[in-house]
Amino acid sequence: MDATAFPYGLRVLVVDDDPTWLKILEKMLRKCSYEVTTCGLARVALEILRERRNKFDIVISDVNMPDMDGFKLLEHIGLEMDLPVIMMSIDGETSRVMKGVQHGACDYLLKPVRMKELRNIWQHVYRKKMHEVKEIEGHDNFDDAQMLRNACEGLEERGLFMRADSDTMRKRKDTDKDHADQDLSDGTTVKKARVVWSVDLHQKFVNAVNQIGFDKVGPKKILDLMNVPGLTRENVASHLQKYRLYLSRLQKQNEERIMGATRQDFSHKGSSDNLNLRSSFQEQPSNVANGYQHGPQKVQAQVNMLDSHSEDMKVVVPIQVPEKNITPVSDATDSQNVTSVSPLGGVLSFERMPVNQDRKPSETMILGCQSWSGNVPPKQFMQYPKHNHERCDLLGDYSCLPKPDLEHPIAPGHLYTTPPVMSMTCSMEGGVRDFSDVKPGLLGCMKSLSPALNCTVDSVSVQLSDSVVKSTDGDLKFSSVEGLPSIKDCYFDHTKNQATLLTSEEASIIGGTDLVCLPDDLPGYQLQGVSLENIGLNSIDLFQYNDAMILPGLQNNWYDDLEYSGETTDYQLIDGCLFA
DNA sequence: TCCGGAATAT
DNA sequence: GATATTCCGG
Repeated sequence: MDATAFPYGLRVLVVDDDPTWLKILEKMLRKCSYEVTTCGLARVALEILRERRNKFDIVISDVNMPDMDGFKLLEHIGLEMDLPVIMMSIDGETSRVMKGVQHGACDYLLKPVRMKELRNIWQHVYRKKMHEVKEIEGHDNFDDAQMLRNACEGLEERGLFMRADSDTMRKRKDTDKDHADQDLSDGTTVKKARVVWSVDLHQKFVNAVNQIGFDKVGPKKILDLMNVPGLTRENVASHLQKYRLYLSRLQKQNEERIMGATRQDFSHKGSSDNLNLRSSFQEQPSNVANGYQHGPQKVQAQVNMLDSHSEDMKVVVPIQVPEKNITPVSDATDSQNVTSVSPLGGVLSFERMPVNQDRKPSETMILGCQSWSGNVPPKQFMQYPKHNHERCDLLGDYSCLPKPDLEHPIAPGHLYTTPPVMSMTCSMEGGVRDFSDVKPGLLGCMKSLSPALNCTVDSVSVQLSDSVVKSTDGDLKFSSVEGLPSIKDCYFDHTKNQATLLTSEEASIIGGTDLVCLPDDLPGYQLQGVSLENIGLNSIDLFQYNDAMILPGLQNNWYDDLEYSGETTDYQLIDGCLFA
């Protein structure tokens, strides 16, 4: 049986003077997951429709009404509201059927009405809308056409049309014939509408989960909170099951990762505009790591995270960067962008003039600090079912970040929190050969960013030569009470003459907050190899992020709306961490 | 009755 | 294979 084309929530007005039929129809329609309003009189129906304009999608009316000829009603509805109307009667006299169709009925049903027929009525609504779109497009009125198309999309977003492409419609028609004798009006063999968890629907789900609290959620509670007509507890339970499975899978992957490799190899592209790297994040049920079991501390953290909305992420991120500390030192970065701390990651950027340029005897170094993207509107991610690829917005340089689930394990027992974003740019005109020059400035910059972060730069010693830039032991290492990261990996983009040093830190870096539990021993990552085999080294970007960074962004972004930058690689990058 | 996990269906 | 529904025991 094909149950691929079921909408729910279709708003149906049923008009029949026979209360028995009215009851039966109502029941059947509700089984189709429609919203049903019943009415025993044609005139009353007309009044209802006039009063509640745009509150109905379709009307089903009996032909024989005592107070008004059903055809008359049909005409009125057609003229005034332009709604699709289905006529029905107990007899199938051809002339009556013809009359109904001539008067504009989109369908004519014979009583007893079959479940199958009722289940298909949404197609009339859909077709009508599509027809209107086409008609207007034909008249070159693009604005109107777009409006209507949007209206159709609106219907889809409401979840009304789950899989309503023409193929499935055709498919349905075929199978309708095959199964015409099943699904009689008693509804005994009726299968439930197959709910497709649209973005909207999932958003509601997530909101409900967040509202309840992840440790207390149950399908029933979620269902109540979601308040979606037609949706059943089973639907929600199923979705919750999947959601949990997804999260635990994520956790497992991350646990495996943290056990294993320290060496990580990220691909990085477009690093030149990495300062425009934007984050996508949203409030998350942040308890993957501990399998939904929370200690008191963690529960609190979770609550905080769950309660926070993307716009309010600063609440969760205790580090505040005083702008006054940033502006004066920054010459090389756009201090206009300095707004507040975003819960993403950080960029350290060392810029150096091309070596083939004339070197001045007195080399200057400009150290800039930049906090990052606090004003970037949060985006949501979604992975829409493959058959319906939505645009995903992997903003700018998201690709330079590691795959969250694969490359960046979450420490078990640690909550995902969102790290501050810091960007530091050191411009070294001429031939700065020793990064130790950077050290004091860098440290100062770090401290100015946040006194809470007690960071030191143990050693910075990246030696540059005209042909090869190699790291020596120790290299760049930040050690911090709070777990400021040290360099973890390096990537060099030949095309851009840029090197990226990736650092990692524990999720709990957030700067002395109670929201997170700090691990007893923070693993200090050492720079594992900097080999910048390019003469024209322009900049070294140090990406500071923490393990939690991606996951809060992506994991809850699960399904959420994600715009797509258009590059498959980007999409795939996040795909792995989406709910799939 | 509700829930979660497993089995089953699409 | 992914995802939704249904079944069933706790």
